[in-house]
Parts: sequence; C-alpha cells; structure tokens
Amino acid sequence: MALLTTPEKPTTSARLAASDWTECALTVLKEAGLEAVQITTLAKQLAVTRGSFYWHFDSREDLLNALLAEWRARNTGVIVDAIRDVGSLDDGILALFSVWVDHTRFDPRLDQAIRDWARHDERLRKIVTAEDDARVGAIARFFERFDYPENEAFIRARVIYFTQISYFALHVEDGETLTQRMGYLDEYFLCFTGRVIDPDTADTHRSLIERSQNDHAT
Amino acid sequence: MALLTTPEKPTTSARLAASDWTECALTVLKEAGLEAVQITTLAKQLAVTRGSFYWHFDSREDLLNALLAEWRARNTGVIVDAIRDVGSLDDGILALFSVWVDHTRFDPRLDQAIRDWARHDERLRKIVTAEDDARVGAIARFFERFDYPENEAFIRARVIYFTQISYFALHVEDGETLTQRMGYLDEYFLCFTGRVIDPDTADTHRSLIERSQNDHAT
DNA sequence: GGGAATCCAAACAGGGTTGTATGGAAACAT
DNA sequence: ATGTTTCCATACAACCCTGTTTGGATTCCC
Repeated sequence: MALLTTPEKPTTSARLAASDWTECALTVLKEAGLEAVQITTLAKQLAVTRGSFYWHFDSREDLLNALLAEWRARNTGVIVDAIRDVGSLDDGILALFSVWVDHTRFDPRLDQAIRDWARHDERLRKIVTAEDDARVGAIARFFERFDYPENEAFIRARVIYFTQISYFALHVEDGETLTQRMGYLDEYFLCFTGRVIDPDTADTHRSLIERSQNDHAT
Repeated sequence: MALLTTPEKPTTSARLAASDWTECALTVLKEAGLEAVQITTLAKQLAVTRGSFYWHFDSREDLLNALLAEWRARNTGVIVDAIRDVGSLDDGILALFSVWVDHTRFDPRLDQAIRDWARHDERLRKIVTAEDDARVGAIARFFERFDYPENEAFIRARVIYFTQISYFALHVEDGETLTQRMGYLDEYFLCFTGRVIDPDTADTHRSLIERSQNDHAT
C-alpha cells in the first residue's frame, strides 16, 4: 500500500485544534483513500493519542462529514465561476485550462478522493453527481453562448470535462511535464472546440501559465 | 455502504471450486470495492465457512492475485483488437462505440474497480498505466492511419478514451438510456473526429446496436 | 494564586477480520 | 467394502480499529 509522505506536525502550538485533525485527514484521504483515514493513523502522524481526537470530534463519521464540508467549500463552484463572465470562446477555454493547472483554486486529488469515496456511498454519490452535472451544464451553456447548437454544446462540455477528470484519475500528470502538456495546447483546443486557436492567443496563454508556475515556485 | 445484490449460489454442485470463490469475489469487487473483498463476506454469500476458502487459496493476497489475472484475461487487449483491422475511419470509431456498449466484450465495472484498486497500489498502478497507454496508443495509430497528424492523432485518442473512462467512472449509464445515448451519436462523432458522420452510416450503426441489445435481452 | 475550562494520556471493553489446526463428512478409486 | 483423497465445519489465537471512561496536565480568567 502507498506510504504517506507528510509528517504533518502541528507547527503552531503544542495543543491541537480540530482543523489540525481535518487537515491531516485530508492529506491522508488524498494520498491513501478513505479506508486509510483512521483515528489511530492520524493520531500517530500528529504525535498524540486518540484521546485528543475524541475531544474534538464525536466519532469517525463526524470527521468524515467535516472532510466532505471541506471539499464543498474548496472545490465546489470554481469551475462554474471560471467561465461565468468570459467574453470570448478562446478566453473561456483557456480559463478552463488554467483551472486544471492551478491546483490552488481546484484540488484535483481531493476531487478524485471524494469521487472514489462516492462510488461506494449512495448519499455522497448523489451530491457528487449533482456537482458534476452543474459543472458540465455550466460548460454547455458557455458553448451555447457562442452559438454552438444545444446538443453539440452539451457533448462538447462532456468531452472537455470528462477528458480532464480522467486526466487526473489516470495520473497523467505523473508522466508528463507542464511544458509537454502545453505543447498539445493547439490540438486540445481543436478537439474541444472544433476550431483552430489563434497563434498569438495560444502564445500569450502559454507564457501566462509559465509565469504563474514560476511565481508559485518562489 | 452499498448493498450486494447477487446471492451467488454455487449452482453446479454442493462442493465449491476455486473459480466459485473468484467469481464471487469479482462481483463483490465490482459492486463494493477492494476493501469489501473479505473472506468472511464471500463465505457468507457462498453459504460455506472460511475453512473452504483456505483449502482453495493460501491467503487473501492469493485470491487478489487471481482477481488481477481475471482482469488481464478479460479486459486486456479488447480495445486494441477492436480497431486493429478496420478499413475506414467510420468503421473504427463505430467499432470503438460498440465496445463501450457491449459489456460482454469489455467489462467497464471491472475495469473501474481495478483502476480504483491501482490508485493505492504502486505495483498495480504500473500495470494499469501500461494498459491505458497501450489502448491510447492503439487509437492514436488508428487516427494516424487515416492521415491525422501525429500530435492530433494522439490527443484525439486521449480525448475519446478519457471521455469514455469518465463516462463509466461517473456512472452516466445510470441516468441515461441507450437510446438517449445513441441520440448523441452525431455529436460524439463530430467532437472525436472533427468530421461529420454520414447519415446512412449512423443509421445502420444505430440499428445494429439496437439489434444486438435485443438479441442479448432474449 | 486559585478555580474552572481546555486539552490530552492511559486503560478498558467490544466487535471484526485474518490465518491455523484439527477433525469429520462425502466422493472416489481399487 | 475399504482406504484415500477431496472438501468443509469448528474452534482457537492473534491482531487491528473504534469508542468510552477516568484522571492528569496545561492554560485561561477573575
């Protein structure tokens, strides 16, 4: 099974807050899945006993609900917001591309973990499906705004969203650098929109992504 | 958690074979995930005690390896084979569509379960990634055969494969009938190939799918 | 500084799962 | 028919995880 990489020490103070537990639980959820989110495991990582946990939370299920709330707060709506007020087709598509790349706005691993969890939980599945429908619907309306027929807009929305979801699910990022990925920008744009991207627009987008990555590295 | 639907009685004889255990384990794996594949659970479904299991298998890990072997035997190569010798672009795309629909040739739920499993197992992840690369590579070469540029062929292969993987992962089949799905055939073809499908070809394909579904129902 | 609230350690109880050992029942062979 | 092989039931030991209880240590507050 996968090993955990983060020691996750409580850097602030000696005593822990509930958020320390949820933060730690989130990283474990993302790295090792729901079953690995065990109070014993988290306590070891936080270097405390389970007594601490049961003061901050009622039960494991209580913690799990907190994780779900975190997901809703972080990942819900960001994709919809990204393309809400864009002025052109190019801007919208490139705005979507930016969201996929910028993991500070959208956390794909958390989304993935939640989706894995939902696959075996009826209640959660309805929630996640609703979120997926909202995202696809927003992208479809975006295409419609730029005069794509209704059916084509819907399918194009699906294709662009589903492709990206699998991109994360299959861990393509592990075997492909960002520059490699940006090298396929023209082809992605063509497949998703059916139109050829303007070379200047593509260049400015590439340099923009490049710059934001560097900013984040410093 | 999800409830299991199949009683899975050993219909053949009173005594069980190892294959009875693997079959039962496969359905549990597909319906409830890897963690649900427990010797105790399987024994209950098969109406025997765990003593039986440990005569047919050395350990749980032994059974899990058998499940992996089953996946390799069933789902590996079918996509590659489906488009190997097709004569036209239309035939190839529609052959792919047929594979996604015909769950006797390709089992998407098994594929999904294995992929979920692989996400937390380094060894398996390499195997599944290799299989994914092989599938995408085969589709890319298929596009190249019909004069798509190399990069475009690769991205189109990714898009068509990734879209389908998400289609299964997000359980779209649960909320969409086959006729609804076939209604989007023209749009899917357009997005995936960048070309408009011939109406007659589309019609024959639709009736073909329709017929095979009916054949399977009887 | 002393009391109260906050936070955590330690020990216990309960349930669940894996794997082993042993014996018995049923089928098969000669 | 009898002995052997095949297959499974039962009982046992070991481990892991959750949740509760109780008490102690620390911090906050007046």
